Amino acid sequence: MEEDQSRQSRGRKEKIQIKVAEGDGAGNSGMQATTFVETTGKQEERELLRLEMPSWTSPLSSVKLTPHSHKHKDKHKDREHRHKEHKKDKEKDREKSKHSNSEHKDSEKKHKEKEKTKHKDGSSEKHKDKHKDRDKEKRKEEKVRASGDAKVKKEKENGFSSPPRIKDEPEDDGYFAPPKEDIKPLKRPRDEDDADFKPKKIKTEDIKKEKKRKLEEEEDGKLKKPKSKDKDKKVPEPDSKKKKPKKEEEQKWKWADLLKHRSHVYTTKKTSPEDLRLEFVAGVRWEEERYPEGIKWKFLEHKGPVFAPPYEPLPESVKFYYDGKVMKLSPKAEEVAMFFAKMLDHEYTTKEIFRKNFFKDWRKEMTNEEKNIITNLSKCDFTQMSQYFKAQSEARKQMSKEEKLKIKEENEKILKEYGFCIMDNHRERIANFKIEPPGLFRGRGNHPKMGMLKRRIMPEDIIINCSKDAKVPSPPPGHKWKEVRHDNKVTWLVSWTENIQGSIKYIMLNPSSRIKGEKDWQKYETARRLKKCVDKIRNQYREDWKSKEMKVRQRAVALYFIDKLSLRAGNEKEEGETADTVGCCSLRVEHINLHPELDGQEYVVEFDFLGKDSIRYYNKVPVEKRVFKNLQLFMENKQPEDDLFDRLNTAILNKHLQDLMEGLTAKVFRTYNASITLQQQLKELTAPDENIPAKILSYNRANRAVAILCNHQRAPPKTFEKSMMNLQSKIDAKKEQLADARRDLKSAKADAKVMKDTKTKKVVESKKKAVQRLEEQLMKLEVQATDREENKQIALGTSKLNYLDPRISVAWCKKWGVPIEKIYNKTQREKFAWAIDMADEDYEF
DNA sequence: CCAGGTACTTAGGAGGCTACTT
DNA sequence: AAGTAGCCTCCTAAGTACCTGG
Repeated sequence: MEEDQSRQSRGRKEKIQIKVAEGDGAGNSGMQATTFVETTGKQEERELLRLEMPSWTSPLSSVKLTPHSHKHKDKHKDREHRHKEHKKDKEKDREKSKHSNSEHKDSEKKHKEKEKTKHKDGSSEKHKDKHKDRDKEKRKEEKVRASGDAKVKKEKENGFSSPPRIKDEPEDDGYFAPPKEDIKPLKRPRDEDDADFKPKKIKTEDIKKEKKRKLEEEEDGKLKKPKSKDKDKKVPEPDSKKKKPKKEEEQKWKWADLLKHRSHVYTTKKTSPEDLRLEFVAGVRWEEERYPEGIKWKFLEHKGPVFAPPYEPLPESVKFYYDGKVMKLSPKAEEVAMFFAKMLDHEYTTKEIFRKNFFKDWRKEMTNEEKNIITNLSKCDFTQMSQYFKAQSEARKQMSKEEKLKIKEENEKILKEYGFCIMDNHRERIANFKIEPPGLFRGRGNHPKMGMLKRRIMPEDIIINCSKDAKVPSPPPGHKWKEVRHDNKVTWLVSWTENIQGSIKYIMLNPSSRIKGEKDWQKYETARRLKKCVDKIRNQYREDWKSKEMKVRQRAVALYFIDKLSLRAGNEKEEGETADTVGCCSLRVEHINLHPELDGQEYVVEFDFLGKDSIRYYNKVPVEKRVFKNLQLFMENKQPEDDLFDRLNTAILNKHLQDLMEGLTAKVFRTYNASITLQQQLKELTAPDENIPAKILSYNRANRAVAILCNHQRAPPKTFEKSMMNLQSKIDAKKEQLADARRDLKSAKADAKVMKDTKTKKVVESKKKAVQRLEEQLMKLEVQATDREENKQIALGTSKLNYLDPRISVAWCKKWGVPIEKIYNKTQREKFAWAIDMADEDYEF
């Protein structure tokens, strides 16, 4: 790894000098050249090979395993290290490149000077504006600082390791593009089926509204406050919930109808009079709810948020010591001290920035007297507080069943009361009705604000949003809301401004709600529309690589990355406010490395950067020659910390995309590529005659291909190795059993041959069955083992929840007779109710 | 065009819960 | 009955996108 990195850095410096031979015209099939054409079992392995990424080894080897209670801490630490290691390497790089400076301040200055001179002469016009430059300098400073305290700890990048079973596979380029359908066109005769769908508010909301609105109002009058008992009386409610008291909540919405009507597709397929009526009502209502421009609802009523429980002061017996002496803290100071004490086990309470931020904010909560005494965090002894906290959580675990049940019931009561709202005649679940409790902020990755005090939110901070004709929730006694507004152009019920970043937080509805589900559906419909014009768009950007305009070229190359690699858009971020992470448009020169030739492939771009949540993206990608040349051009005369696409940002890119297709933005490519990959992989991997567990494995593999594409990672479970071993021994045991059973069967058969009576025959039969059963069990275990092994460091959930058109999965389940519960758990089924309701087995994305 | 602000989606981790094992 | 593994839910941070007003 180390070696690799330094090679990179050397390589980088040389490469920057290379002049681009303009318009060589050799551009060719490109995409095709790098994507999968053959689709055999092998391919799955190649797919996985990408996991190889760099040759990381398991963090297990270096992190001491502590059972149970330390599990999470370690996990966390692991990410820390992933991050740190990454940074560190970069630092090393940079230092090398400027004759290594050990004094931070020094190097900082030099850096600045360098920057200045650079901008005065030469390429100045290439660089954006002062603002940006300023940012860069700041960034540099920060990095230099960071390099200072980067611990010299040998740890693996990302904590990822490659699955052993594919180690012997020939070294791939590590590149994984989603299988593009221009290579292997999907038979898609049904392209037309949702042709009418219009994604944009303007389009969806301007029809028939007047007439319908009148109707709605009538209904509204009756239904205004359909509180529980009231509710069931309303016959025309298309809401079937409550009517059938099944174990799972009956699907609340006639999704299929709703969405059908949303896209102006009317069917006449009606089964029973009941259905007919419902559909009619649904039709009216849904049309009706096609509110004018930007209107999200008509009626909204809720009970307001649930506030965090107040702080309970510590018992007298729990002492805090400063400089060895007992000290009684004021309640406010004590509360904040307790936040710190609770985190004592975490590595980051040892971090400079964390401690600094914490201490500064803590002092703000102290009385003057306390402030005078407590001047040094290192002299604070929180151990008793920490122990008290641990004892408490231990006690909580040890509670009797009754006590636990009581708590559960109380929670349910709160949920019942505050967890739901009424939006347009429906009782909808709220996602996060509890206000975030105070605590110490811990951003992800290397966050400059870690340790800051996240203050307690009071009713006076809260903005309530509801409809004018709704009952306004009452604030807690003795308090009032900051504001009550009636804005039906937004979906949130409650908002407040958080004090760390100054951003606004919202309380919104659960994914199962109409408002979220519909949006979700729209998202996939947009992606499906992209499918129809993606070829055109690809041709377009390939043309643009040749443009005379720098901006256009950059846009085209960035778009190529977004399309091919499903990178995120990469909005600009405010410097020093968040961890230094990037997406496509915000890539910097230091994040890529160009290899004219690498491992037998031409024009390889090596990506290495921290993306969202400071998750590392590392990938080596062969690109088309023209892209490569363009990149060289973009990097000319730039410093590592300069923007790669200095003429581009997400606004420009999205503006362009908007022109190419209505509703198209950068993130649609991620959705599109994810879903199309799933569909394709499912087609390839599903073997018709396999049993259900094997099918599920195939599904998971397809899902995994997507997760890899989207770079959805997780820290390998700390108990992974162990649980794997356990599973293996189970398999071994099963094998033995099976062998025994087979032997029994054999002898039974022999007996039967001799005896020829029914009794022995019966014995043979039962033995046969036993063997069969064991075979199945063994099979199941083996499948489980494979699945788990392959899944070690990949998080499937994120793509499943956010990127994969659920209708693909639903269709697949229907087609192969796999129960939907095997693919989606309860929450997921709720979220995807719309898809379950509307997709049939031949749904095509 | 840009900066600041707002709304909404996407993200990984922590901790709880449950089912299973011993 | 206690221990444990893995799944699930909750939590909230961190993105994207778009709007507005200068």
